[in-house]
Amino acid sequence: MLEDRRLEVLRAIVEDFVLSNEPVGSKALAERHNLGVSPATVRNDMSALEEEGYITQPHTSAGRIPTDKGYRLFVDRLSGVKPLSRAERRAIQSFLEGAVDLDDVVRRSVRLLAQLTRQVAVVQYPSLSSSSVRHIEVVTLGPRRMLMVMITDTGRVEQRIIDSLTPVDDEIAGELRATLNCALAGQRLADAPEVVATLPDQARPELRPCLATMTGAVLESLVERPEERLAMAGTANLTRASVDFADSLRSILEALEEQVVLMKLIGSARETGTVTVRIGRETDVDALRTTAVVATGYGRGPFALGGMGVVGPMRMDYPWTMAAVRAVAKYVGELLGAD
Amino acid sequence: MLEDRRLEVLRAIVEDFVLSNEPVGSKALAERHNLGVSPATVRNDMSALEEEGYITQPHTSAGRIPTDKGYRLFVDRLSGVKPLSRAERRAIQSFLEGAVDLDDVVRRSVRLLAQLTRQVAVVQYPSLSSSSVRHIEVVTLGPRRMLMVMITDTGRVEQRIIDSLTPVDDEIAGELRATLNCALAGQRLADAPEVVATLPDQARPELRPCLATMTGAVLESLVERPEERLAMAGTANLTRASVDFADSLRSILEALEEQVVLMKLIGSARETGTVTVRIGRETDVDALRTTAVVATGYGRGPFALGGMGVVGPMRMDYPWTMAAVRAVAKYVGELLGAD
DNA sequence: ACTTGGCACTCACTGCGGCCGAGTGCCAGG
DNA sequence: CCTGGCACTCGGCCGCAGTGAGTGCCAAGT
Repeated sequence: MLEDRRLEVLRAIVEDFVLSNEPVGSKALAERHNLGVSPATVRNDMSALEEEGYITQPHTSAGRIPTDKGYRLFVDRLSGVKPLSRAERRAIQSFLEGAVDLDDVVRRSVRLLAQLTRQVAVVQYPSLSSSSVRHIEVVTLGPRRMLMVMITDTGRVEQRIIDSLTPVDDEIAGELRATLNCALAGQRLADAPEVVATLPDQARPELRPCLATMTGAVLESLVERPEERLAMAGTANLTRASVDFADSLRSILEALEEQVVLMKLIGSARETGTVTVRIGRETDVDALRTTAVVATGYGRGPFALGGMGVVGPMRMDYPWTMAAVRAVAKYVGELLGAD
Repeated sequence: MLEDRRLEVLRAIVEDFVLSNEPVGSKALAERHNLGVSPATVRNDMSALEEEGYITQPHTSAGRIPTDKGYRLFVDRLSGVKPLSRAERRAIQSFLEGAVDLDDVVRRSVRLLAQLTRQVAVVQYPSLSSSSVRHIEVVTLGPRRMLMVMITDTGRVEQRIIDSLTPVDDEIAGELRATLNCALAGQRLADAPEVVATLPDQARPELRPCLATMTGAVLESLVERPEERLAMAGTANLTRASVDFADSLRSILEALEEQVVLMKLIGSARETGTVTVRIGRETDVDALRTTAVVATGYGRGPFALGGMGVVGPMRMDYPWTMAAVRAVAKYVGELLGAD
């Protein structure tokens, strides 16, 4: 009962602060939210909340603002996920459905997410290792040179030119193609290494060296690729977030240009299957200590194709942002999964 | 003589202002640069320069700052191109030469340019239309479905899946491949439309519908592609440029996310063969009216592969920036042209 | 015809003092 | 445990005067 009201006060503080970006005081709180108690009571609760580290005051005789810990409690226990309106869902769908290829899908989603949430949006390209092979093509380019093209079920196309030690002709290329397709079609790329490893041994002896080169190329170029690509949009939105950001803006932008950092941040949300929120120092990136990251994976089921999310100020409408990220991820997942 | 000194004064103002970012007064000018005249004389010159619109004062009783027109005169007549030091050239080379593929080259150059100039750097991917065809591959994916892969001499690979109206087999694919290669190999893509247009008529009748589909796809996907890709880096550098930027920062970032705008800006410099500078309103982009764009084309000779450049505050070290852009463009051009 | 030193003037910037008011903490009474 | 009252704090907002860099103009010098 007492605990309940305190949490209610915290929620009210977070909600008001997100709206106004100004420290919120006891009087305004008691008025705007019908808490049924007087400002004095609210003050006592606030005192307790501050004691526990959920809120703080920028200076004496100012209102309170939530701390990292306060936001954390808020997203964990005090906020649901605001459902999007029908119109919004429709807008997402119509914005995405005009996409013509994978690149287009990614670019559209990242822009959509940025516009929707008015934050910086980040979308990973579907990672190869969680895609499946749809088709592998092998063609000869010259007497000792071949081109391998791999098409995944997400529409991504990877190609690689391979120099063979032994001469190759169209017949051999066809045989390689058949072998590889037979072994790999439908397989997830993450599983490719094992499948592929045994291939040379099973093949006709005269094909072996060539096949070994080929499988080596497959592994090297498609599996062992630590840095995947990602798209970003809406950096202009960073300037929206109040002035105190101005100082750190530089370092935030710098951090966002570090692909590796972002990949880790977004990627870590990929596996969880839900929308995850990292607040302030939880990001483990010093430059982002004043920001929050809302991210999730997209793509069918347990094997997410990639991650997407937004980076914004801690002072953020979490329920809405989480809903938006989840919705976009869902549609993108369907779009890429269905195809 | 008199004219000469006035120009000298303008140069001094630009140089000092670029360094200090503060309105420069007559006294400091006469001292720091050995103009051999008294502050009073300098004042008269400044008065004249202001009359002619080359400089202006932010408020009465403050020093002068250059106008768009002043910067323009400066780059046109008063500044050479600062040669880079040996060490800097070496640094550029070593930074770029580790690149493994086209994507890597572009990403490395854009980062390099951003770090070097401490501005926002932009690099266009080599445009297809100014590349040449190295090889075209046609393979069947199904009874009515083919994959066309085109490799250009800049290492770019474009692929496209084509649904044929008539059944196709490997034999037909081979024939298509031979026809297309024969017609297009070595051709510049910009010339492709004409070359390709006559192909169906010359072919065997039963091949025609199929070939028509194929050539249609070639044209549609590879030539009529208004928006090419580009890479950007160093947006964090925008925050470096003084505080007055802060207000416009938002709109600048927004403008930079508009691919179309940027392509036009960078692309227009592509053809000229030299480094071009657009100052303030010359950019024709309202949001960029407080910035300057230094850009050039890269790639062999008259047919530039693409453009690259930097966007920064008007208050910029033009000689140095122009030198850096030119140097990076030269190395990238060699790197891609040689291959 | 330029250049120069002198001189009055302008005006952004800074620091100071005082007022205001939102907000707090504490306490005594319900 | 809640509430109204009360004294206190302190950041933000004037208004004010002083300062100094910089200008424009003019009369005198070369």
